[in-house]
Amino acid sequence: MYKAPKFDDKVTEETYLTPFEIARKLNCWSEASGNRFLIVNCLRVVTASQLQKKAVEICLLSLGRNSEMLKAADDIMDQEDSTSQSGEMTSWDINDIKLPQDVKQTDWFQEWPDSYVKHIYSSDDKNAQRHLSSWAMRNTNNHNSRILKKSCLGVVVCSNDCSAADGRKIYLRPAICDKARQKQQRKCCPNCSGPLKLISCRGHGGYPVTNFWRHEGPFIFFQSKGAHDHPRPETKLEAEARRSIQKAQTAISPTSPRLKRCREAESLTGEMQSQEAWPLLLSNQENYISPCSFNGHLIDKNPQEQIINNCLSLAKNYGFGRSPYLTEHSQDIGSNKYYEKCKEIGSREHDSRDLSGPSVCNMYADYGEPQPWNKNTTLERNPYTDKCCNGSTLSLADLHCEIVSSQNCMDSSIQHVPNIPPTTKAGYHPSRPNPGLSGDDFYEGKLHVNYNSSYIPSSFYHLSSEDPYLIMNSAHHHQQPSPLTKGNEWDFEEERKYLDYCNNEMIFSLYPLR
DNA sequence: CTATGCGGGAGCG
DNA sequence: CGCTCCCGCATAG
Ligand SMILES: [Zn+2]
Ligand SMILES: [Zn+2]
Repeated sequence: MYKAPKFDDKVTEETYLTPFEIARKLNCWSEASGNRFLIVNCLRVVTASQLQKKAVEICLLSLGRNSEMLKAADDIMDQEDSTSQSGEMTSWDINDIKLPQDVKQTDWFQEWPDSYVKHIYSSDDKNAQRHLSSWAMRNTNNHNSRILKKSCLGVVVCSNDCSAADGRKIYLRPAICDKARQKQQRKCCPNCSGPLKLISCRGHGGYPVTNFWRHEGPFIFFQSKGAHDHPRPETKLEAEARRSIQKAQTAISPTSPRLKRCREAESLTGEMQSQEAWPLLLSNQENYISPCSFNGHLIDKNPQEQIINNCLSLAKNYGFGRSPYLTEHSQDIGSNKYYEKCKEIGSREHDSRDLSGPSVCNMYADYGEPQPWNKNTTLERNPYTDKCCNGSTLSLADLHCEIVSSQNCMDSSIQHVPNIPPTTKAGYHPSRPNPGLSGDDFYEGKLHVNYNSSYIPSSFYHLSSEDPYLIMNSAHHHQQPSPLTKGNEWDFEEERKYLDYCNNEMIFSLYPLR
């Protein structure tokens, strides 16, 4: 079963590790996820608490080796240094009576915030406005209307621990609504029809990881407590897409309620196997990591064409979807009342039950006491890395992004999509995107007329992430030879060149060894 | 129906 | 007190 890795306390931000040292440190995580990874290149290491996550996420940064990508990595470094130097930026706590007013730069929305991180988003960021996360977070009552608290529901797995044909595990997104979650647990595994099981999150002292949101002036402050000790669930969009597919399928072939429950789930799996590209039911980690998906092939040839081809075949089979969020909101920057703010912007709210971890973010909070981990957010504050780390795995969305862009749709949220390598530097600017554009529309699953006059969701995280790596990475999900492998052989010479070339860059690459 | 939020209130150390 | 957790209520999509 999944087991969270433990790292030496010695690993600090100043620690530099060799690729093999990192590989060793990642070992437990790698095994747990069912794959083995080798870090190809790591010239700079992050903090211990970030190592696990970053090593995985940062692999997305280094998916390319061309000069453009390295340049981007350069910029990341620069940005990182500047943020880390202004230590003040992370000196706040969500409970502070006064939060920083002089925020020089806000963060890009984080889809998978983990460990003890903080972010300052612009109040124009729609994802932040809606307190979204790809973790299954539910509202929890902290008796404090100024600080919204959410706690993690964990992940739904197959109790048979079955694997799909390609070896990936089933990681479903727990329904946020209590009632829906109970119902969900009565359903069958989409892969083997076995019973499903909810793995609860115990990442925060045995309690679920908690997230806190606080609207303050032109900013939205975010703070996370605890490190998830379970695999990532489907993203919200993946889950929604799956649901709508199920709905459509059951409409086509109605059966008895009981059979239907299983058939609903199975239907997708069948598709998945034949299609070989449908990631929705699969582990995010696997997709996420499959940096394999980044290979010279994809880059050197015509990535767009491939992506679009994938898209088209997906669209044929799943030529529909739905629009999770369509509303646009502007926000009054003057007010600082979280409660009223949310009502003003009309952020949809509901959740259900409560469940949370130890914290002081409630009405009894003792404002102003600093937390020991306050110093540990250097990397997290970097828009570059943020963007790069956004890219989980929503391939359907990604693919569709490509389709849309190729069709020159004039959707604001599409503006940045064309950053497919080779690309210009334009998409890498660290400052926030224009309000209302790109970055704010991650979750704006606007509908676009697609080929075959069908609909599939578009404009997801990656639209605004402006990250070509991510887009490329999502183009396919199968493990393929990495740029540094020849067949199954590791190309050390190539690696050495690479290492030399990227000297002093913060670049990691993970490649499955299989 | 499900996702989100709100907030009363029980229970625990 | 400080906090977690359960429950019902309400709203939006
Ligand atoms: Zn199963
Ligand atoms: Zn969790």
